[in-house]
Amino acid sequence: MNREIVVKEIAGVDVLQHKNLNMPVEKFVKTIVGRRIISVGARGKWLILELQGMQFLLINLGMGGDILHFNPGAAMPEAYKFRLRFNDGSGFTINFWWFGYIHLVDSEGLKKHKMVGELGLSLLEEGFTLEHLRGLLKGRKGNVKAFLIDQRNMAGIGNVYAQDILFKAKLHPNRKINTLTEREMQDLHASMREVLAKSVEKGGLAYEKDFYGKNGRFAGEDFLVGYKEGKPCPICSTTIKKIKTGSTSTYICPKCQKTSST
Amino acid sequence: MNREIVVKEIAGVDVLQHKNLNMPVEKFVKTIVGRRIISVGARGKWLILELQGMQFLLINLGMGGDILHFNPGAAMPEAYKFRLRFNDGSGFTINFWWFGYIHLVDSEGLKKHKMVGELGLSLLEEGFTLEHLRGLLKGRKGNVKAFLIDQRNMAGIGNVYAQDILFKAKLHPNRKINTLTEREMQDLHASMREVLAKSVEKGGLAYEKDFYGKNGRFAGEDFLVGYKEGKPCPICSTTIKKIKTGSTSTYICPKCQKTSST
DNA sequence: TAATCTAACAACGA
DNA sequence: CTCGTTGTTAGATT
Repeated sequence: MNREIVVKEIAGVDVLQHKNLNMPVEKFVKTIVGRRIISVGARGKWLILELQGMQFLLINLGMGGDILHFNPGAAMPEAYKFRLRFNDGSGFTINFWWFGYIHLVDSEGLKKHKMVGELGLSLLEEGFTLEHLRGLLKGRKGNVKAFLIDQRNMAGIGNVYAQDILFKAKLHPNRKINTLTEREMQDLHASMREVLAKSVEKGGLAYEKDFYGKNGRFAGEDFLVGYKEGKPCPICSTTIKKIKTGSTSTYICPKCQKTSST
Repeated sequence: MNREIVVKEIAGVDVLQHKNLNMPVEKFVKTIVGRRIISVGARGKWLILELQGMQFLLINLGMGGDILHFNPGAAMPEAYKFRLRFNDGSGFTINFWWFGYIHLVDSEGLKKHKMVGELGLSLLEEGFTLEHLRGLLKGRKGNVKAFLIDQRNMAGIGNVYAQDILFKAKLHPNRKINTLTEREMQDLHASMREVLAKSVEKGGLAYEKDFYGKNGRFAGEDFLVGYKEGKPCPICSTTIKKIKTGSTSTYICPKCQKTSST
């Protein structure tokens, strides 16, 4: 996206679902049109477009969706909830499988933003060292999985990635944080980065599309236990089970991932 | 207290438990000494002493305790965590059975105070009409009892009073708010005010002392079902049971107070 | 299947 | 007999 849309000037936007926005449609349109894109960045599951005049467009695809580029005169993607056109005729659409966020904020609003403002460090950033993770875990008492997918602790782990991160670290999702050994924290840290790096390397999940509509290649065969209910564990061949953990589900190997310590 | 301490000037304070305060002891002492008491008021379970220069002393006895007056030269109460002396030699002590708050704030701090600032209307105030209660209940879905004892909704109902309020209104503590009929809301409103008014009339609970050390007269024989486990219901003679409701206990008549609607 | 908010609820500690 | 904090859960959302 950086290559494709930076510097371009916004000519117009179409909002098909006003509830995606954090303000009335008119105000949104008035504020955004005429500004140029300064930079494109990401924090966890949020995409951040910096606009001229210290305005920021924050996008989160929620349960899933796509952001697709279109060239001047070329065919538009069929389905979308939001469309943005630049003054050269190119642009992009955003579609949500269910719901998502398209929020416009100034720099003050960015700091105070309920979700983006409270994000933890992204997993693959330099600063996300073992020491940093140790510091986050210190003094906590909840379940490991709830901790991992809470974006305020660290940004980037969703339910899909949590599956194999836990399996690789041999941790039960409901393992209590304050019972983790030093060795287990090391394994957890390594697993987190390995699983995410692998997905990035493969261009994301297979059901996700990139800016040009190309699907990722991180697919079912790359998962170790995630979504493999009834299949054998790749390590010990025990049958993989699906369990309820809080409001999400987790696929585990009941033998490799026990709740009790070590 | 209004009669006894208003206008007097604070000569000194002794803080025996610094955790009761919201600031370091020295700062507290320095701010408070030399000021006069302007007025004494109450909001729910909080006592509010207004001092000269827009300072406020907020006192909450927590699980219980007493505030006792002493005359110049007279014997002090034996046990206390806090003592305040006026320049005429009189004063008062505060004792907590377990834990309590003695917070000093300015008018800005009063508005922003975590507990006092968010208190709902006091039960016996003029404005606490049936319409007001109806408005508070509107759109809620939780249990009636949790609602009643949450001081942000209305100030003044503790676990003791909640017992008979619910019994008189024939409501089970876990009755869902959104299933209450108009009639039940009327009964609830009346019961709340009756139970509180009765206690005020009797000078408070029997295990509580007033400013002069005199105990209240609202005692066990005035309770209808509260703390009467195993005794017969005064209406239908069914045996009163003690049940767990959230983090508190409630004494109910299983026949008069059913969970289901009407 | 996926992500997040909110309200309600529970356990713990001061 | 009280309260804040933290964590957990169910329900809701487009």
